[in-house]
Amino acid sequence: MKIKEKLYRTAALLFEKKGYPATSVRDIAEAMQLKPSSLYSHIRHKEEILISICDLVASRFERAIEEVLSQEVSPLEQLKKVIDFHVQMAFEDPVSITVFNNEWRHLPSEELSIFVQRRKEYEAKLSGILAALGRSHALRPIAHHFILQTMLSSMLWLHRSFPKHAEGGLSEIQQSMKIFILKGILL
Amino acid sequence: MKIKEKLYRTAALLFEKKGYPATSVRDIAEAMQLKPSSLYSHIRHKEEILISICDLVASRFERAIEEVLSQEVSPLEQLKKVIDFHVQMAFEDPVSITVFNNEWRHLPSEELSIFVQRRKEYEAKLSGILAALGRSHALRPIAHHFILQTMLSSMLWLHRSFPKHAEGGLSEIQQSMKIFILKGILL
DNA sequence: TTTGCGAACAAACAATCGTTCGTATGAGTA
DNA sequence: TACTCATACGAACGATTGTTTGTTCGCAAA
Repeated sequence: MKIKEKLYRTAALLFEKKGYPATSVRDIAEAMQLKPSSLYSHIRHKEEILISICDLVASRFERAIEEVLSQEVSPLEQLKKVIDFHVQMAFEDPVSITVFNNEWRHLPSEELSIFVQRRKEYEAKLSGILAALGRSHALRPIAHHFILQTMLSSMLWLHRSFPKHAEGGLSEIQQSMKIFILKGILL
Repeated sequence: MKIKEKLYRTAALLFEKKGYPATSVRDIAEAMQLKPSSLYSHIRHKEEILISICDLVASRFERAIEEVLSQEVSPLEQLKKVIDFHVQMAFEDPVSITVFNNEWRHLPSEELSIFVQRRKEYEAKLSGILAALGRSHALRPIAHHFILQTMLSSMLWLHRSFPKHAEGGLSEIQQSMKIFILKGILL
């Protein structure tokens, strides 16, 4: 049970550095001090590794937003919780998040379409929060889609260079991010 | 002279869709209705294509910020011009920008270090504008580096889905982006 | 001790990779 | 007409790709 997780973590590190297509099965094997053929005692295809990584990260995001939506607080509080969670994810597991964000297009076509669908649904739920905020006339008159994408995008740099600027700790970054985004979109 | 540009444009389209390592020379040749060996009448290596694309985009950004810095206007006005330019680039040539942003790490090591250096210098100049803004006490008390990265990152989604939301035209997006970023970072 | 099984291995597979070589074509110039 | 030169091509190269096969090792249960 332990070795499979080590395999995923090792592979994720390589995927992060060189990208999925440029990372060979032999690279992964070498990093684990194994011979290439030995990997196939634990996995069926190379693609399986990428699928697992993406699926795991996607599930975490889905669980998080589901929990936020289940809480009966104001849309503004919901949005704050979502931002906190995104920052926290980039803080706790930057490697997986990077792979998730950069390599998803290399999923095999069947899993790719499922993945795109799941992402759409996630964005739809986030969009629902923004819509509720808009109904209370708290939003600037900018297209919802613009706000959604810009908000998500503005947090995407974190996982690339987090450790360097985490001196202040997670909560400080969460605070800064909330200020930046909320001042940007709220009236 | 025309065919080389067509080659770069065709290759960039493939690099955008499948990524540089997953795009074979045979893919590029087929897309140009040529045989693989024929490409080598126009290029020396596959890497040369990526280098040219990245170099071209980098030069455009460098030229733009150089022009902004040469104008004697307030730091705030300079920052506005920079934002406008970034949006404009994503609007005019989303394909090249995507390749530039996603595939630079696959440059051969020598060109890679040059490229990283150029990017550092670009960010340093941008950071200079922010510092000037800070000296006039116009910035929120958030780390400059945080502001810089978040600002750049927030514009990075544009080139991925621009045409769909450009109904309002370039200037409307520029306007929205300026509002979002400036409200987010200014006091 | 015997049996069973997951884990690791060496060797090899067809397929695809980037690239080279020698050659053919065809348009423009002297 | 003869020559040049950029362009395109077929064929092939060694290297690397993901994966399969048959086998061996060591440990745990019976």
